[in-house]
Amino acid sequence: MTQKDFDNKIWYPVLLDWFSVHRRALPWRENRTPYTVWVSEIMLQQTKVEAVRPYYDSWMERFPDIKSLADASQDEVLRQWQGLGYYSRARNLHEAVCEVQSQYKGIVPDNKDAILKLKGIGEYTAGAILSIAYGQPEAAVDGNVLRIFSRLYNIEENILSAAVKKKITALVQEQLPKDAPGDFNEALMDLGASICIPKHPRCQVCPLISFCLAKATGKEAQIPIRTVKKNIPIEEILVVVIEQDTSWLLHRRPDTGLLASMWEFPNVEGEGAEGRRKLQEVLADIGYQINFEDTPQGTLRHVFSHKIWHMTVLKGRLVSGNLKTEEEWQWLPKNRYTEIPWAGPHGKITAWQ
DNA sequence: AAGCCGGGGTA
DNA sequence: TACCCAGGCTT
Repeated sequence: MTQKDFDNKIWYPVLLDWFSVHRRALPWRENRTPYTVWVSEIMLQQTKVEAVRPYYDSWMERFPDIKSLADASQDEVLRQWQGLGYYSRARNLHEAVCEVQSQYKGIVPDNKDAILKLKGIGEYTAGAILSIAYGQPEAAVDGNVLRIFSRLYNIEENILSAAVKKKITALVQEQLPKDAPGDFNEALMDLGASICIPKHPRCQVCPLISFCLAKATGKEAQIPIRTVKKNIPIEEILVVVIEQDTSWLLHRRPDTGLLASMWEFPNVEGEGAEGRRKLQEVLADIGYQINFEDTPQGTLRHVFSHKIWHMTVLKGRLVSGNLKTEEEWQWLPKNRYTEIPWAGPHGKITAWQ
């Protein structure tokens, strides 16, 4: 570290030195391949390391390589992802892996244009795979990087705006060492996870404290700046559990939108007598007449990032009818409930039965 | 640019 | 309760 480097605000060697000592030992940092980097990066989107760990291990046991994942069914892929959230990640990963298997002979593309065309891979993930798996000098600007750079350079603007992200990407490119881009990007993630954390940054132990403009001006607690979010709506959901010959009547959600393609008990948005009527209509449409037990089995509150479900669970009885042939409706033997991907809180209802 | 899309840890 | 997390897709 020369005086000239300091003057030019070159700090990456300090960060790399810190990383060489404090590097976290993580499952996806062993046996690195483009595939393992890819899977881990998708799982880690908006998700904490500790939440990913068990999913990553179990995923790699079941789908150790591109071919095994390409050969799997959508239900099995979603089942492996069940509980991790943001299920389009799993669907897109599966689709993209099939694409790599069929169009690229099972080899993950090593150029940005091609890799960006794959489903579920955006600017961040493309940069992460190219830098970590292929050693290419690409930035990987995620939430950690936005937070760290907004503090280092005292950027008092909304870090979620496209303009700030572009500005910070340029600053990253300026700093990124061409001979160790993967280490640099990973070092930023580790720094962001352990030291330059959102609420009370641990500046006393930060290797970059002497380079940090926010710390120098006492603004480290005010930065980064994010736009406030709106209040989230509450939806009343009426659910009915119908059991016949030790099987449950289940519905598969549409293949887009919330909890796409996952299985749930029959339900409608609504409550009370009107909700019960709507529920009967839905089931009449597929050929069943039902009625309900008077007392609800229980209630359940489930919080998503953008809405809340307040669920009331009823027990229903089949009065008459035959199931029309509908792909979205199936009778599932109760003892096979672990074989399907459950839609969020509906999986919890199985434990009540 | 803004909304949609999960679930869990944390203060 | 509110915030935030190794973001991407759709409108």
